[in-house]
Amino acid sequence: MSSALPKAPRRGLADEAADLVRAAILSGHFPPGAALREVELAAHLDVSRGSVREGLAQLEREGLVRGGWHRGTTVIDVTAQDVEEVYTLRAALDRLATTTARRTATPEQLSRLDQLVADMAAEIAGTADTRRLVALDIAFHDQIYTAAGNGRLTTAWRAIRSQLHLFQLRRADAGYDHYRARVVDEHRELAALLRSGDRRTLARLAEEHVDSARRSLLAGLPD
Amino acid sequence: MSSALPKAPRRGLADEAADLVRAAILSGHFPPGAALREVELAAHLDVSRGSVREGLAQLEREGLVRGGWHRGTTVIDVTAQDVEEVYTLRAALDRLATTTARRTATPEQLSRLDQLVADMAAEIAGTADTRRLVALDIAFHDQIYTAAGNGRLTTAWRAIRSQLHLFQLRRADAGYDHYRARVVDEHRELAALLRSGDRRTLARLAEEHVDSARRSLLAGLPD
DNA sequence: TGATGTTCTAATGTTGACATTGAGACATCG
DNA sequence: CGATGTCTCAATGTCAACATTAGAACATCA
Repeated sequence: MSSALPKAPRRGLADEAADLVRAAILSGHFPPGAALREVELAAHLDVSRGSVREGLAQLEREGLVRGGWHRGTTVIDVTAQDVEEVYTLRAALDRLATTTARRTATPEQLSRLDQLVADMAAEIAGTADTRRLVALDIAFHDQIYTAAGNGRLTTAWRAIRSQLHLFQLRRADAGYDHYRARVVDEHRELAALLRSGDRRTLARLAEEHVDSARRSLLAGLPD
Repeated sequence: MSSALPKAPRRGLADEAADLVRAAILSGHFPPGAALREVELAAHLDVSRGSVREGLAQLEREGLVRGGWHRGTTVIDVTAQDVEEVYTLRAALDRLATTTARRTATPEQLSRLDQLVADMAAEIAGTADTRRLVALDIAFHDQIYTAAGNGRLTTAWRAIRSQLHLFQLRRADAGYDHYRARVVDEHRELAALLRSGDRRTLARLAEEHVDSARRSLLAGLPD
């Protein structure tokens, strides 16, 4: 159905622990600034501290948590500078990803982008579940990075992806009208230009897409 | 002398193990494709397997080694695609780093760039130790990323820095004339434009600087 | 009283032992 | 003889006990 047996890679407990903790952070169970104690998590997840430790190291690579020598691990908090840094870097990465994908994307991959835009539109027209809308937004960009086919670029994207997810969800708590009003159109335009746009126009749009998101987010933040 | 006690952070054994293994890889002790066995390293470094394991995970973040479920860790190979990926991403990162540093760099940081260029020139005129020349090249770009002051951007740079180091050293074994002929001038021009260039010219030069390196490296590689 | 030194403790850092697995050697069958 | 199944073992994955440390509570002294 979904895909022709790409692989069914058995992963370790560390990966699963990382997935669980990441989900808990994104769901709000661990708010920004919360301390993540290894013993506590190990007991709750029913794995050893070593595995939890390895999983937390993974989340640190993703920038979702911060840790220090003998000082434990805590969820990052969302300062204006953090937002500035992540969105600035993301603009540069997206610029490269979109211009690359413009050359390398297969028809199937482009169709998948259209499908995701359609899903967004349906979500807006329907229940408008903000969490799902944000997930679709990120999935859209995941697909672009996949289509670009540059492993290192995808790794760099993964290193800010979770932070981005956290930022967008955080904003969801405080009014999301502007986002909802533009998210479908902006992504539809991106998908269209990936098919038929010239490189420079696409590069500019990709940067503006991110810049608009950054300004919109910062406007509601300076707390 | 050096700096006014910024900090003397005690690090863990894992970090030291990572440093040692990284140095061993870059020195050629572990050639591309070599297997890094945890027990072996643990015995040789006189630390536990756990610490070695954590250190190897760190090197994996840097892209210097690859690992899989129950399949051990090996030094990455240097294929044409690897070079293509790393240099393409680096061009995008450097573009952002230089244009940002143009706004944020302090006079002291700019002076340090000049100093590094002078060191390169001295090295060329003198013994022309290739390893040291490559180290200066990378230190130059380290300084630019530091001056840009974007933590996430610096993290993304670190994720390809060691690979880049490995690539450049690998090429050093097979003729380095073109590199030696241009490295000083190119970096001097970059330093100059960081002081007085306009944004667009600087962005273009930063990309060309990397693109030139990539082509030069790929030319001598397809083995 | 405020600054400095000390003690205590909860949490992380580190380790060696045990469990599991992947890949090749070997045997078996068509 | 080639393909397939089984076995073996070295290497990794996991775990629980022990060692170390950062920070806070407390005591001490000018």
